[in-house]
Amino acid sequence: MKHVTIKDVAKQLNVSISSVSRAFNDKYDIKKETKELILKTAEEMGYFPNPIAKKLSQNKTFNIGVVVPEFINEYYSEIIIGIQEVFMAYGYQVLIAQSDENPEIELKNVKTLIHSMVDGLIIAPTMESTNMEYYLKELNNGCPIVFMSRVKENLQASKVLFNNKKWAFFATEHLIRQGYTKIYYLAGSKNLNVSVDRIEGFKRAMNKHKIPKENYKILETGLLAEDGMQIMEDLIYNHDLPDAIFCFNDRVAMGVISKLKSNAIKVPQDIALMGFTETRMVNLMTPKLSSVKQPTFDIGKNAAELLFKQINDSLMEPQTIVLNGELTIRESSVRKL
Amino acid sequence: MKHVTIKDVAKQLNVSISSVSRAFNDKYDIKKETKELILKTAEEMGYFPNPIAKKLSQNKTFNIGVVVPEFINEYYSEIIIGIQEVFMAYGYQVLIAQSDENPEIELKNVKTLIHSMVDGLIIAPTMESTNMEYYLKELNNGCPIVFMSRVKENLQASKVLFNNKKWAFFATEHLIRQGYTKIYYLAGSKNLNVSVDRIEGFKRAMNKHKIPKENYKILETGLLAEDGMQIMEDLIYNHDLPDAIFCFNDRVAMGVISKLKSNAIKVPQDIALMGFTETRMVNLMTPKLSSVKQPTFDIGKNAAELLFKQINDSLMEPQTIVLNGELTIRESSVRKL
DNA sequence: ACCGTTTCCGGTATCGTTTCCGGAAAAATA
DNA sequence: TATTTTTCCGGAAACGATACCGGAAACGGT
Repeated sequence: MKHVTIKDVAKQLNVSISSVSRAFNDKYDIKKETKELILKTAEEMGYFPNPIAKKLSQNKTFNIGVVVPEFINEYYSEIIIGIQEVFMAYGYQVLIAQSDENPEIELKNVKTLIHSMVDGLIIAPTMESTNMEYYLKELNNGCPIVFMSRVKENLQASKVLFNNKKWAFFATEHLIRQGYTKIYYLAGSKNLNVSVDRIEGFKRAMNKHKIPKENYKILETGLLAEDGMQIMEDLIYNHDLPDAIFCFNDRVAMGVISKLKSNAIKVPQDIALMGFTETRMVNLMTPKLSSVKQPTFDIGKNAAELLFKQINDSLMEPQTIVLNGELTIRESSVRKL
Repeated sequence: MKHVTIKDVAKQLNVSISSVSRAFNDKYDIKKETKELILKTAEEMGYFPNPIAKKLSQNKTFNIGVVVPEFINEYYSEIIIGIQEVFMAYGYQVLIAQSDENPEIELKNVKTLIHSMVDGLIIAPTMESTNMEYYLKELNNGCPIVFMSRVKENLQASKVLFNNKKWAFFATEHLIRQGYTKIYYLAGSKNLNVSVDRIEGFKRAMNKHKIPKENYKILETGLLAEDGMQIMEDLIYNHDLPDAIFCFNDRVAMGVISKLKSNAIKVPQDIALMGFTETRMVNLMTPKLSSVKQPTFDIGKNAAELLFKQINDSLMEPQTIVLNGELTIRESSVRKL
């Protein structure tokens, strides 16, 4: 597959390389007719500017890198789609890498992407604190980076966050208002900032409504359905059951539901349930799961726009965007009389 | 962020550019000590070869493109991970594009990727037949392409397929052997080859076991949970219920389960259920869903290896790999006495 | 008729590599 | 010692584009 080059077009028309280049870059310094002629014959010859050469001569790759912890679940997939939408419109390619929730792979991914000369990076770290120093070093070195999701609010960098505190608070308060008084929170992993924030929101709701300490528990779990099943097994075994459970995410909630069902414990009659980071399955479960929806597309879009700005203005001040969600009440958390 | 170039390293050591290049490319024509010296000082100076320049001079991008219908569901996500694993090891970047199940976007994606000079493509078409002529033209033009999943077996190109006929047959036969005699198949969309193949497998099982035609139905549906719900609603409304349902995929099955539950129809006591293209949720559903697991990682890996071969051997004969799956029987399809 | 602008275009350097070619030095052979 | 072979290295030409510079027309105003 021999590619037609700018030279071939120039030779064909007996014009200079420069003219062909100018015709394609839509600049001044070229007569309308020649430009059209050039574009027409180029089209006929099947010529298009070689992006690699363009990248080299302009010292830009028009690539940006995205590093996410995983994209098996819809959450990051949707974020990626949001990012792609924005950057494709700007003529950029988006390189995606997934870290498999492993900070070492994450660091390797970032290094690979930087070595492959991306013009900028969007990173959703697996956990904060592990690789942050390295990323901030690169950032200060002039490599544009935008962070998403799992980073602290006081991080000196541009970032897009979800207001976990607030929405965990709302979700918890909803349970309280339904009349549940013994509420457990399955809190994910304490290594995650989002976890800490949601715990904070949970506690705040408890305090506001003056629920005594002995009436609630915060239990560390993982992020997976299996983790939800595991902890429910323990609780059932210990006869330590609340009347409502707030889960770190929908996957954990699914694990909980499954375990409860197999023990003939009814949701929400015996135990109410609330998820988080809504998935598309909430309506397919029985009972339908109440949950907090995160604006995944918007997280992606905002991160992309932020990065684009940063690429084109190296002096830009770090900017933080905090997005809100949506609490949808479904069957799993509604008190049945 | 000024990059160190090969020239800087050469000047520093008073050697030629060529020598530095040779040191990095591990070729002959260079003394061991000089090579080591060069590599050492390059390391110290923070030099690494500019990939863009390398691409230009070698006329290779070391990028491959992957086009999938979507990656919201685990199926293609897992395939992509398989592809990435292989190609990252070979030092390639993987560019991912998703077509949103839309043939026009798909064509646009492919064109964009070809224009961005990928060394090869892996395509999982949204439906066959729409854009195939274009892809085959590019293939014959010398652009290495491997197809996945939704293409016909007689397509003149390298491809990785799942044996839909066989596994649909097994799944159906299992239902028959459980003693179900009135079995409906919710068949996905007839525009999809996989659909046609699975129908074939379904029919074959019916014929083998001499189930009379009036005892089974093949109903066209979509690919989504909503489609499953819709069709169940119709069937329930028309009092046209079988004693077992085989679903095109797990999502449709989830829709079916959900609709059945809300109508107090029990699975599997009243109606048994079988899914396909197993998702990670099968064990979280009640009842646990029987399904056929596709070897997603292997599909990805095989496609990648096939493409890699094709890239490095332009004369390679088109090769077809047909993979097998795994039928796991769970609660939803086991006859309760 | 002269000159200054504008408009358009070609030549050339540059981006950072790889690769080919040829030559010098070192080693092997006669 | 003379000659051949091998080993190693530098120079220069690609790769395909863009950016800058300056020159040649064309044009209009005095």
